[in-house]
Amino acid sequence: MTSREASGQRSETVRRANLSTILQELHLHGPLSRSELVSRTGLTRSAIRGLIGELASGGLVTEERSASIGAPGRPSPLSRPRADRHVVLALEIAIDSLAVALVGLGGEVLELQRVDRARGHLDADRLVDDLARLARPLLERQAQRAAVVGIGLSMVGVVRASDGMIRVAPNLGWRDVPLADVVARKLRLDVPVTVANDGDLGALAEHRRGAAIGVDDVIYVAGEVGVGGGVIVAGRRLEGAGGYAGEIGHIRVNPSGSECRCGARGCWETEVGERALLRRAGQRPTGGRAAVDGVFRAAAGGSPVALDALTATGEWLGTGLASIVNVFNPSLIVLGSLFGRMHPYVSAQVEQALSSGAMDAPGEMVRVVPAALGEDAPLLGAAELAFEPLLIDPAGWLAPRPALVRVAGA
Amino acid sequence: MTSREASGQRSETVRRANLSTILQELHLHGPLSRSELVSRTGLTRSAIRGLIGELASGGLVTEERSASIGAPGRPSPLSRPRADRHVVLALEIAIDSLAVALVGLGGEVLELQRVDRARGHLDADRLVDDLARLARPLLERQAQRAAVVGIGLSMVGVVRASDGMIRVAPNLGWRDVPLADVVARKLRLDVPVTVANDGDLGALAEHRRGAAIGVDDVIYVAGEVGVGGGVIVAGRRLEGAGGYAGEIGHIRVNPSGSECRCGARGCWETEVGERALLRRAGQRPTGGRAAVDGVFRAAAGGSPVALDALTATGEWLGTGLASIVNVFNPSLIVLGSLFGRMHPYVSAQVEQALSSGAMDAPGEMVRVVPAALGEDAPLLGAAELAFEPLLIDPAGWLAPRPALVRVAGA
DNA sequence: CAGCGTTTGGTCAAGAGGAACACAAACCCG
DNA sequence: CGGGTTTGTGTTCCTCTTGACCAAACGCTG
Repeated sequence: MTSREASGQRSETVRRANLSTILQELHLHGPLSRSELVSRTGLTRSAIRGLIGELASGGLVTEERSASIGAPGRPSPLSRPRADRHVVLALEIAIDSLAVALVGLGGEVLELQRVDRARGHLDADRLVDDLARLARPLLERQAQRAAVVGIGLSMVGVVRASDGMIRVAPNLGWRDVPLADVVARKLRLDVPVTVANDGDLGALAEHRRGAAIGVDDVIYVAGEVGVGGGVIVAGRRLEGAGGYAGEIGHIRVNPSGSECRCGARGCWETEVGERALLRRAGQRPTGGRAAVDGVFRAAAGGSPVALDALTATGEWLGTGLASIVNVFNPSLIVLGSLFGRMHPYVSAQVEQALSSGAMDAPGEMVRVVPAALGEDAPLLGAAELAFEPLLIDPAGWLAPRPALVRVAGA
Repeated sequence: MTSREASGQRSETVRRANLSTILQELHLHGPLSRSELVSRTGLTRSAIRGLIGELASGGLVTEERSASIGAPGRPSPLSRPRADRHVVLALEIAIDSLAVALVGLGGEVLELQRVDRARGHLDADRLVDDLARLARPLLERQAQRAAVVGIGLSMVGVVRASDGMIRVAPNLGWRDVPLADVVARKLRLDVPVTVANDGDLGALAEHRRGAAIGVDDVIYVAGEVGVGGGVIVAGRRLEGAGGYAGEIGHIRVNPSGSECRCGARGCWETEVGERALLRRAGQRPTGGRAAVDGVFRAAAGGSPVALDALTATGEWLGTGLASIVNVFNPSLIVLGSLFGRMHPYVSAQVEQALSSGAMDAPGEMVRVVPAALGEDAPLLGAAELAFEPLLIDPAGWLAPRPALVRVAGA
């Protein structure tokens, strides 16, 4: 029961909902036979037939002879989402890199390009120009045959969901930058531009395509300098009232801790972020990715300082996770980016901190795993975000209804 | 988009969904005219007519002549949920009291009784016997004409949602008590028994009937000795994988803090709970409700010790809330029970801590208000919980379909 | 107080969409 | 090669909502 949109089901909505259900199944689970769709959706064969037919004639799916061997009975044709006709442009502004990708319906990554960028403050116009330069050739190669249905952008920063305004991005020195508008202006594709936080999108991607497939209550924790995250609640992204939810790097775990870039004192980020790790390892906190890799190499080589630094960081990681477990009662915690790489060294500390710091009931049922998608998770999440309108209402992207000609009087 | 239950819309579901929508509107917003329902649901007058008619003939709503004066046009009849035909039994095991209530459809509290109980450990069988003794006369008075559709129970403790098992209840010394089963066995009503945590139910009640009506992203914080809470995300209760979500009293805010009853160190509860307040006020921490009232009286009388204790507690309250705001980005925080009474004394500290401790973007958009329902909030939430099945599928409670007799061949 | 405009209810035919059923097709297996 | 099984195809039926038309009930106005 929800209080929002207590809207009635009109007869026209039914078909939309069913088209959406089927397209989502295909987009998420890949090619499925018609009979699999029947059992997954609970609809009848007749209904599936009609709906698949509509999706096929609209260019969203193809049907092909099934290659199923060994199954008795008449083979069921395989429905496959068409990655070549409807694509999204996914963009990412990360701390060390920029990335663009074209992703087809069904999640197939058609092209992906990532370039390093130096850390530091940079103008939004310049960054988006760089992204546009990267995206242009991809679009030109694909745009002949495929329709771009949307642009999704993953951003390291606090993003207002309603209009894609970057409220603050400490890594870039931004405050109140209307990033979605900038992208729309520079890319001139005349499709919706949706911007979201990289942590939220990483969570979305891991939930759809990564380590958290099929799990409905998930916490994703990632970060380099800043610690971000995303939360999946009952299978849905936790957005909050303004889209700012999921800033789990800024729970306050240590009132006597150091000042955080957000202005508060003792945020979790100050204890588990890249700088904390480097500081504990005796490195310059601003050493960046190269220095962090050095710590991992040293730890792999048995360096006590590096190992101690990782252990201490792991303990703080577990402490914060314990709070999060008590609040959300997730069944899965996915550790991404820095924490994913850290996982082999700190899993014992994390488990220990969870069992001592979280309450028994929620603590017993949570698993902690490293992310499956690596550094591309936010980019893939941006693609998923951009596909959302198409998946929610495929009818809008179908060719005009094929006017079922009937013989008059028949 | 959700991953769970990607189930197709069957033509029979439509009517169920629409009946549910209308009944929910009536249950939540009270009597509505048919034309108001038209505009709220987006359904047509014809559809509303049919649906209301079905609900009326099933005894769930009544239609009466509208008393609307001054409106032009034909008056629209008022549909009113019938509180006298379908009721739920709400039960509450609180730290200082037991309560029972009969609540009718639409949320009307028909009868409510609360009795004090001494704090301390007590057997589940004994407590439920007490509840049953309280409930018996209420049931006997109402049961002649009304059908009891469910039993909801609010419990101070960690509750497994699936089966109403109390995993732990420090106030009562319980571990793994199958409370729902005990209630079902003792009350013998042969209706579903649903048990949930008092904080979660307080949140539900404030969202439906209290300070958070119409707000979709809400944090409810309440507690006496233990600090609990409940979260409303996008208009829905946050449950988590096992139903344990919302234990916000056990976020860890102070690694050098004192040991919490949950076994961890430095939980928020140890800094903002009743015992912390009493300790700071120079009282015996186990003084209970009477001692707390004493502190409030002293503060009202200007006692510096009491005021300082409240100020310090308020600062910790705000610190924890800042973390929660960063994680959830709610638009409203509702302070219940102890914190509701504390609110006048600590609102300045809370605001201060929120503006310094929470990030700007989510911090700007959150309001903090005291609860509207007082100590009965969890009890009323239990009633709402028990109504849930009826509201989700009213068809099950309607009289058997009136078998639309058609003249054969017509 | 009668007439008018307005709003809403009542009724019924039409349309849309899924369900149910019977039949045909395509595969496996012996 | 024939039986069994599974699934697609096509038709009919049923349910539910819509839309249109008319009637009813109210306020307003002269």
